[in-house]
Amino acid sequence: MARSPCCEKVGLKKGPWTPEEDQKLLAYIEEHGHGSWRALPAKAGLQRCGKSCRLRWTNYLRPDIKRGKFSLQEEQTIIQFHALLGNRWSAIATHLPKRTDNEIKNYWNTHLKKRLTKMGIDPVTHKPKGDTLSLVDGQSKNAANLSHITQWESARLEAEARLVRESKLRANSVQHQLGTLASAELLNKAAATPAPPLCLDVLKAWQGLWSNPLRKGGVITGIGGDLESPTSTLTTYETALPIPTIGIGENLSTCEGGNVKKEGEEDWKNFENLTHFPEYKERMENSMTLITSLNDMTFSMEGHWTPESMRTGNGHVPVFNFMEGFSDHLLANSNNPNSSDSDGHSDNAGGSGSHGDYEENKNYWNDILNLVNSSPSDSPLF
DNA sequence: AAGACTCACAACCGCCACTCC
DNA sequence: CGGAGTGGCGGTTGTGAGTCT
Repeated sequence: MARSPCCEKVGLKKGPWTPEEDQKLLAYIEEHGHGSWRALPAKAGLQRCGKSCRLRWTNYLRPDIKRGKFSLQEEQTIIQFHALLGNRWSAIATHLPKRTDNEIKNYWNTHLKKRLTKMGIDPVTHKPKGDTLSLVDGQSKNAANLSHITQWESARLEAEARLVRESKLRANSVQHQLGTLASAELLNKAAATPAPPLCLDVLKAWQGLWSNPLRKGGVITGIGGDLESPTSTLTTYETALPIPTIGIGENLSTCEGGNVKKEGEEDWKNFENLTHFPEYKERMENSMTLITSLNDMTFSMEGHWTPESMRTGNGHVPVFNFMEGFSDHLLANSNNPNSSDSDGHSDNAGGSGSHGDYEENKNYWNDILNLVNSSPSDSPLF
């Protein structure tokens, strides 16, 4: 479709804004509101296109934006939400009060991306570099699209909804299975056996959905299911997800600058607040228990999650593998500003990830869940 | 001291989705 | 229903400041 440009290109000023222009724009918007951005420049006496005015306002002049150095917590929030959302800067920005998407994007590109790279972590996949996957067919980027945490997040959400729907039918069953899964012995058995062990209906749902978040309804087939290649887009799942709008965050603490707890166990207490939806709460507890169990199983199950299975999306998705190393590095570095690139050097530069600090892995996992759960209910995430 | 280089950030561009007519 | 207008988003570029040689 042929489109007219948003504004006449001829005669319009480009480049950096002058204080005078800022003042004009500010004064006009304060008095009249921005109204139509297209019409604004003429009314405000600016030789700029409306788009430029809008950008200047939203990224710089708006009174409710914070400027200056990002705090450590903000950095952590960005990294963790980037792991969840990818380059969806506007969505990430909603979790960082007073920060603009442009600012976050710039900060990511100029600071955080480099820092992760130095730490030996692929900033695209959030996986340790040198990961087997990265070495196969040079498809790490494609794999990133396939396996991005976006899918993980959508899977989480859809699994939650599914859990609610199924709760009445399967409450007893799940309760029994959870008890079974809690057994370390069976966990080991599960790890040693490719065939789905006990209680894997939810587990499979998790894995399968994570691999194919766009599947709507129906029974989760999990391993071996018909998994298309999801192409890393939240736009799609946002509209497809049958998530009840109960807004977990409404009853939980707000993000508050990305405050991240480090005590994993405490995170479960948040679900105590879901008093209006006891079944939902119960299911969330169950699923979270499973997640923790899965997390613990990560290393022993690695052998079954091959790069091939990753690419083909056959259900064996190393959901937790990517956390390995990343969480360790991230937490170690984020808790130690001196090791960040603020001094230009990372102590962990070039590392390929530590080998199995379960607790930190769990903490990282909880951090992300905590962030998600504490997100505003009107977040575009949901 | 000056040119080359790097870095950080503001701003631009093109595309897309939504809304209105 | 389809086209036009508009705003929003993410990728990319431009530019100025700082650092290095």
